[in-house]
Amino acid sequence: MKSACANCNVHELCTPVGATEDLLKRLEALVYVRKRIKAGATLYHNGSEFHALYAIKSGFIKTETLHEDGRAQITGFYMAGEILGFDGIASEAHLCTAVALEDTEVCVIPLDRIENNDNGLNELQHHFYKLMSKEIVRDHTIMMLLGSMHSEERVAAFILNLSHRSQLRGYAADHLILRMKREEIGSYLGMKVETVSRIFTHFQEQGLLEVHQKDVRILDMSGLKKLVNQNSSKPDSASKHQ
Amino acid sequence: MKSACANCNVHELCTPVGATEDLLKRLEALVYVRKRIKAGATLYHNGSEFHALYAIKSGFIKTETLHEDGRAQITGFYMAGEILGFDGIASEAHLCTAVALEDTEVCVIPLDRIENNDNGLNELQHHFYKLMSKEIVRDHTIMMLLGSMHSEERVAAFILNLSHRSQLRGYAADHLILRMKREEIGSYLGMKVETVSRIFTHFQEQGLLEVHQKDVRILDMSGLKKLVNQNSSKPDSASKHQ
DNA sequence: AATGAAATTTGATGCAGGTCAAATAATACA
DNA sequence: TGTATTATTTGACCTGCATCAAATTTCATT
Repeated sequence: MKSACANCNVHELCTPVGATEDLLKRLEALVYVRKRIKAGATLYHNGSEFHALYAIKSGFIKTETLHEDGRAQITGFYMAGEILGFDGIASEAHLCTAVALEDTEVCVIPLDRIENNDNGLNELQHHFYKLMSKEIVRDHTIMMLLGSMHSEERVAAFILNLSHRSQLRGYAADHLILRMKREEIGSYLGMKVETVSRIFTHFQEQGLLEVHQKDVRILDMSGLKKLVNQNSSKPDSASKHQ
Repeated sequence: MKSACANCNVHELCTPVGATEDLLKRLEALVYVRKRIKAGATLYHNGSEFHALYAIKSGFIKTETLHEDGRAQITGFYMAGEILGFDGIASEAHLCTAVALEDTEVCVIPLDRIENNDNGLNELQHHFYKLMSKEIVRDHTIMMLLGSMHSEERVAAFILNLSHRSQLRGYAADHLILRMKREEIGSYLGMKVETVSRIFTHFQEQGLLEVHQKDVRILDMSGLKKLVNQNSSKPDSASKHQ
């Protein structure tokens, strides 16, 4: 109950721009419910009623959308310090399923309380606009990735993204523990497991990564970055013929 | 100046859930600036400072993100009645470029005025949360499309989506005027112009569409829908082996 | 530690869709 | 009204990644 947002690691929520002592105190009053999700369990289901947003205190969650015919697409991976559930606001029902990939603890954020600004949480509202905007930007990045990059570039971008995010959380930038399996990486990046696997192998041969199952060490950060930015263009892409 | 939101066709903005006469009046007080963008001109640029959201009164706009190396990805097409610009909130700068594909008129919506709820626009705030959420959902749909559908399915889904949206605006569901060129469709759907062209031809041969340049008539709606939902699965996709 | 199931890797092969090239519209402009 | 420019279509060919299959490795359960 006494959660003290002030020293919580959930950056996106509890370390907003100019989070004053005061703001954090009022925030605590709103966000006091926690929830634990065991590895493999779901936080919310596709179609289930929207109640709240969730800030991950610890753990790791994937969200996936289902297509009528059974096809699934992973739309996001969320790590400690990130907030998920925004997709549910529009229709008051979640349009994807959130599954914990390891034991996870979340803070429950009832959106209506944030919106109901009798409580002087005006700044917080703007903060939530920003969070949603950020999610939109992230999705556009994935669209770019899926729409106009080769598999190797996608995987490189994926690794760099995870590295960046865990660095933000105070972890080493060059060491990752992948919480998802190869198949899930594939779903997220729009390619088959076999391709993901081959690319990891290839990156190892090139000395870009050192991979031991889920343990990945980045040996050549700039090499990976070069891979992502080099235009060996794929589909469309108004790649200016300089 | 006197725009009368009450009889404006911008559904997303001016016909919110329980838009009372009163609410609309207050809305008008906030949204009074209009802007005209000539075909081919840009509404905002990648990197330009974020000032406002834009509701399209008439016309058509594409948004595209740029990758360092020059590759571009179209992230959205917006028609009359839709709102764009949400991507700019997070970093206070737009992360994509919005280009009018025909002469377009937009209403300028300064977000800070919406947020500043001294003006009793509380309901409106929730409405904006919903709009952003909807954009997120839409992006997830595109991710699904890019990540796990074949080209023909993508094009079919694209046509159906346009049809649906123009129907919402009171136009016939089976007749479309494409405002974008084939290459732009390709960019959006992650495929090359040639492929888009071939698919249009193929759909015509199958009697699904009748295409005369930008004029598209849908001859077999259910045929198109079947195409989208039939799982001839592509990459990943936990397509249950029943 | 042994057994079975799930995940990952590796190899061989095929095809959807990309690439290159050239023909044909459509559109813009003088 | 003709000419240049840009967009679209069509064909021939090739490649990146999917598919299929089978070997390994890892993980869970007893």
